[in-house]
Amino acid sequence: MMDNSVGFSEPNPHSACGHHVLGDDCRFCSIRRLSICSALDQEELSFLEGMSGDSVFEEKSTLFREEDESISVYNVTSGVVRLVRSLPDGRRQITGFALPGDFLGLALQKQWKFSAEAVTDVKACRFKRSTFDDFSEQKPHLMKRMHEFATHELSLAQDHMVLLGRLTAEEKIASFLMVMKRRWTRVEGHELGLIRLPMGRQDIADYLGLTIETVSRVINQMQRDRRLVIVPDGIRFIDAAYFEQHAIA
Amino acid sequence: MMDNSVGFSEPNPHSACGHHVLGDDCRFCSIRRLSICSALDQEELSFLEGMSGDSVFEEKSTLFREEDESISVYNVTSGVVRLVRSLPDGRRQITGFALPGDFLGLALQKQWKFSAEAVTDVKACRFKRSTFDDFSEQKPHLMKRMHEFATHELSLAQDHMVLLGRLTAEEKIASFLMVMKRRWTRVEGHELGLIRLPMGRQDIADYLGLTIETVSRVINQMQRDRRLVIVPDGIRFIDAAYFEQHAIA
DNA sequence: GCCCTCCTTTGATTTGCATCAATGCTGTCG
DNA sequence: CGACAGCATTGATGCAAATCAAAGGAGGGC
Repeated sequence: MMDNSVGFSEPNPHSACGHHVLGDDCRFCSIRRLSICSALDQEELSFLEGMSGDSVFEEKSTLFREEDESISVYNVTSGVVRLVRSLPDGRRQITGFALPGDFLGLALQKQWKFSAEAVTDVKACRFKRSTFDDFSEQKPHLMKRMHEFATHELSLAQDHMVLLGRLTAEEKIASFLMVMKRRWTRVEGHELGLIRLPMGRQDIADYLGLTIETVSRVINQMQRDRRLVIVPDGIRFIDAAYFEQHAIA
Repeated sequence: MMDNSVGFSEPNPHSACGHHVLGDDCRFCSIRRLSICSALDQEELSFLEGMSGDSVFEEKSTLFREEDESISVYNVTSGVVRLVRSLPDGRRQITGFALPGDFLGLALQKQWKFSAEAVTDVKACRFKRSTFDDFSEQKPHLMKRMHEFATHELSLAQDHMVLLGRLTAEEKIASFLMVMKRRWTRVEGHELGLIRLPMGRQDIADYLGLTIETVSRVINQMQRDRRLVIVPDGIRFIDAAYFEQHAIA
């Protein structure tokens, strides 16, 4: 719908990295097509832009904590965020990684139910929750879009439950790599030879319900078996068919 | 808001079990307060009632399969439904149990993403998806209510991920029992000494990412340790403090 | 009542992943 | 450059839960 000319990955007039600098001009937002904003027309976009501001979070910083009140909601525009649930004794489960285009704040509640931590430097479009809620209350198609996002998340959550409850370590890793490949391809707009893994091994472990040692062992075994090569910032598939076969969902 | 006099659990004129017989009269629906319908006013309720029909599914029957088109959506009014994701090789993960008041069909998509199977005899209020979608499209507060349900589900899904990824067998069982206690109390409107477990051990295992043997062993060990007693159709806590302490989330 | 089926329990054994324990690698800062 | 910090890798060992294997109920049909 409407202006679809935003798919460029060349640098645009507004930023050096090829991604939009927010609070700036939604028309040049390279991840708009992926985001909740794609439900909006030009006028609504302008209005929303007026009430947005941009946030920058540096690597390892915290966007918000589980126990915090959710004063703002965010649209990630660049970088990667890990969504974390922690137990009192320090065990943690990463419930997801937010990539550009992902929205944080779907729940219409005052309190966050998870922490969000910047895995890399992160840019996000920020809205005051109360203003955003009022706006979505008046825009049924925005509410619908948020609902679609929520039910999509729910379906992903169910995939993840299958992974956590029923897959072996090898299947977990293979599935994770396939998912990351698919997601990056969608975000970048085209397939890269490389599968970016900006998160550390410990994060992968906490996402898959494994230990760091097991993640390391399995990935390195896959390399020894010539299924993939480990490269800086990620991995590269050698035997794509192997992953197609072992990844579930 | 509006009529809140529906909280009775005494038999009502419409059914012997104290639960509403559907397609009948929403005004007497004992689970309305728990369901999506609580967002509706009298007029909307009447309209919705006109487009609803009631379904009865007997124990072990299938409401719908993962691969089916979702022609109808359901509001469970009595009984328990298991929501299942299956792998090609037969492994399964139960992603949730639907109890009275729970809605099946939040996703605005044509295809189910999971199977639904009656654990007990089940009654449900059925709506034609297309009609229901049209209606919710025109009723922003119904859409909002569905969105609230979806984000609540999402939060429960995250709880479940922590459970599957990071808890021990003992913690999983303790958490499961606490959750069932809470949920039944909400549905029944008052606390029962008994915690109903209408699902079999295999279902509990597939919900918790364990084997049937482990579920059996842990529960029986808890009985030997005088934490609970196993009774027909469920269990009864002896040492409630133990469960408060070991259940997570 | 008795058999048959289905589900649950219990026991013996195995195993996949965790844990414990170094060692290696990379980047950075004095 | 060398030391240190912060991951990642690798190896040795342990253990929780899976698997394999029977044996118990409980309910239903004849």
